[in-house]
Amino acid sequence: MRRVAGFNFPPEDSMAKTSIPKTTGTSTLGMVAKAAGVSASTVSRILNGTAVVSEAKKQAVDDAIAKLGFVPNPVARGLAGGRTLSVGVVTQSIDSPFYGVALRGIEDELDRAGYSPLFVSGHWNATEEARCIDMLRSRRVDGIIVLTGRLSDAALKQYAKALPMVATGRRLKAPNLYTLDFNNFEGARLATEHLTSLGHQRIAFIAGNAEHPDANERLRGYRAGLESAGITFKPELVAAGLFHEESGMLAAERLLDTRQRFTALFAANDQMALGACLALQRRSLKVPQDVSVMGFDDLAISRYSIPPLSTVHHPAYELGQGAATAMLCLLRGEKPSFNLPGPRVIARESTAAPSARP
Amino acid sequence: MRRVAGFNFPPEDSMAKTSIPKTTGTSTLGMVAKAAGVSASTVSRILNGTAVVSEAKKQAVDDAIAKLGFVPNPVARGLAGGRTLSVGVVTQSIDSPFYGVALRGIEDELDRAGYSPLFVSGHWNATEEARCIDMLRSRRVDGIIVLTGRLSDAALKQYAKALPMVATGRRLKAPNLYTLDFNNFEGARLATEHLTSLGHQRIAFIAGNAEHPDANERLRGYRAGLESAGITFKPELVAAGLFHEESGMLAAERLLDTRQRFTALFAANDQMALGACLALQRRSLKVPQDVSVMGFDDLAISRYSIPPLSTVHHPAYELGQGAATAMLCLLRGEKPSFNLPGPRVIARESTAAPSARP
DNA sequence: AGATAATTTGAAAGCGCTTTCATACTTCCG
DNA sequence: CGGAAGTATGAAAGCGCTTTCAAATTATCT
Repeated sequence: MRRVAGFNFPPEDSMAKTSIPKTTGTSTLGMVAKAAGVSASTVSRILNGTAVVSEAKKQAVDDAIAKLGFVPNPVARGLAGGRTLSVGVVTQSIDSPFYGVALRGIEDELDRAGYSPLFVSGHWNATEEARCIDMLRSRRVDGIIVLTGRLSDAALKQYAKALPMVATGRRLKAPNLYTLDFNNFEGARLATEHLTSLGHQRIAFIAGNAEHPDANERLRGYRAGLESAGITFKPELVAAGLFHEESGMLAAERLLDTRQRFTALFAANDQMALGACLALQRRSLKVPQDVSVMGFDDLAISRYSIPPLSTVHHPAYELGQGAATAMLCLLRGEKPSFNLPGPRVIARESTAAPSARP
Repeated sequence: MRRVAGFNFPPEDSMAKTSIPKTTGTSTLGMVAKAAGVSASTVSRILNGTAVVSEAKKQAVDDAIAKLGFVPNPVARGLAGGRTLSVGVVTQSIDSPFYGVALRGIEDELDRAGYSPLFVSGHWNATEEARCIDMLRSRRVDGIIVLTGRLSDAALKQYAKALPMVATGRRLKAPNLYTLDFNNFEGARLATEHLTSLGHQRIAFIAGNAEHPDANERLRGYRAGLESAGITFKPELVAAGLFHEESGMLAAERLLDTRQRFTALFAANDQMALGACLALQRRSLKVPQDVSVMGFDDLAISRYSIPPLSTVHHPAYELGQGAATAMLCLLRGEKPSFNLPGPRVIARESTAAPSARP
């Protein structure tokens, strides 16, 4: 239903009413045991399903739990050697537009299973990531999910000896370790193909940070895409960026400064593509009439850029979900198996066939 | 130094090398005590500075700690009634572009003091937020920061009786509770003033979610700005949005559909402003030539939109930092006092004087 | 039926740390 | 120099839960 223009003026008290919070952590397992006339061990067993308990006692305990509003104390559980029902998540920057979506996927999925995530930021720095992991372990998390980052594969495998680990952005096989990787190569190849199939021959590329594995895969994909269209790769058409807007803008400027001709520009992520669009616009080059621009990741914002950005959809939410699901499997002692959706080109309005002129 | 276009091809192994992780949680306070030839109590006292300990023993303990690489176990600390050195943070959506920055501020500031944040999402829902808080409390966090949200003031005060609370987006006085609020009214007034001083007379407004206190303040600011320029407020020039791009786009379309004349458009946040820009562009209206557009928040991306968006800077990072600092004060039993930077108009390229025609 | 195996259940010992409480040991002062 | 007043330290009792371990109960088999 289409709403008419006009604003609904807020009611006097628009704040949602909240019931008075009940105090948490008031009753203990011991109190439940006493109330139900059983021992603490029995209550614990019922809570954890660790052993069979007679139906009668189970009923009594359940009643007592309900009556006392008992909620087990995760801290005590953690100490007692049991699980803390929390999993550590090493992300790189808590406010990353791309990984933020993955965090949401993790949060949703973990929540469904009663686990809670502990987010920490590694800032793309192996040493910091290691500190984060040590911290998480000291907090007795049951497992750790590492979103890409710079830790060595060896370090990851080592950690996996101590507790379940799930990592993204790599492909590794090791006990107690599961990895999910998006096919960046194929995504970039597809993007390039999209451009070549539109008729572009001179396609510039703004690469990502060379220390970033994804960046190299995307570069490879670009080269492969070029190659399969019979276009020879020209290093002069590649400029390095740092995966953020500013660097994309600067890279585009450098490319333009070389006076190289190109009718399309493919950036290794949306943020750089957006920065590049601005650089293009500043030089009075129209997107897509003068230059087609293609991004990678499909950030939420890219749909609303001007013009809406053509890009490669990267299923960040599913990646997070998958990582969490895999962790849950590992925690249950099962073998995870998860299929991440493959890359998919989203053609919007920043790409078009090259015009006759430029 | 300006780098030339061209890509540095990655070295064979571009992954940062990581030293083999040392196992955490290996040594305990008891082991330190034994190694130093003192009692556990003494070690604890030294760790917490709870009592005076002779210099000799302190030295011995410090040596033992260093030798064993001992790190206190936060879980055990938490259980023993001590603090957990963690503070809960109720945000509304872990991937919000605006609050994400605030989270970073919190994280940085807390980290500096050895505390770690526990982020949970309340999804703008009082019930969920209450659940989050209960969960945080069961995890024995030392304090809780609530980023805006929908909890009632009464609920917040109630929680503050049990543990230190800091909340943003409101102005409340209560023991053990500190609030920081950004002056949304003044920000919106300033933005409107920016537009009127440019010569705009017909300024449309895209409001935020009416259940959101900030939205109403911004609407008030818009009205005040209009008024002080002697322009009468016209409800028909106000359209409701939901604080995201899509809703901004739709609201702008509705405004356009009414055939109302306006030379400027002020949206209650950047996301809606960006959506509105797209709507304008789709109708072949140029920003700022045909319509000036003003946002609110100064998201990182707004600097790179086309054209770069004029907006009101909202110091999200400082807000997060301030909230964390205030929490740290509360935790030390001090009285926090923090001054958030005031609103500031950032004039970029989406606003200009109205052209003669439209 | 008698004995052995299988099944519930509770007592008690921690998990690693903080915190009384009591005990040695100083220091101070009339 | 004897006792009041402090001080530094350790023993021990938890925090709230899990997990042996062994006792008590019930099922199973020759």
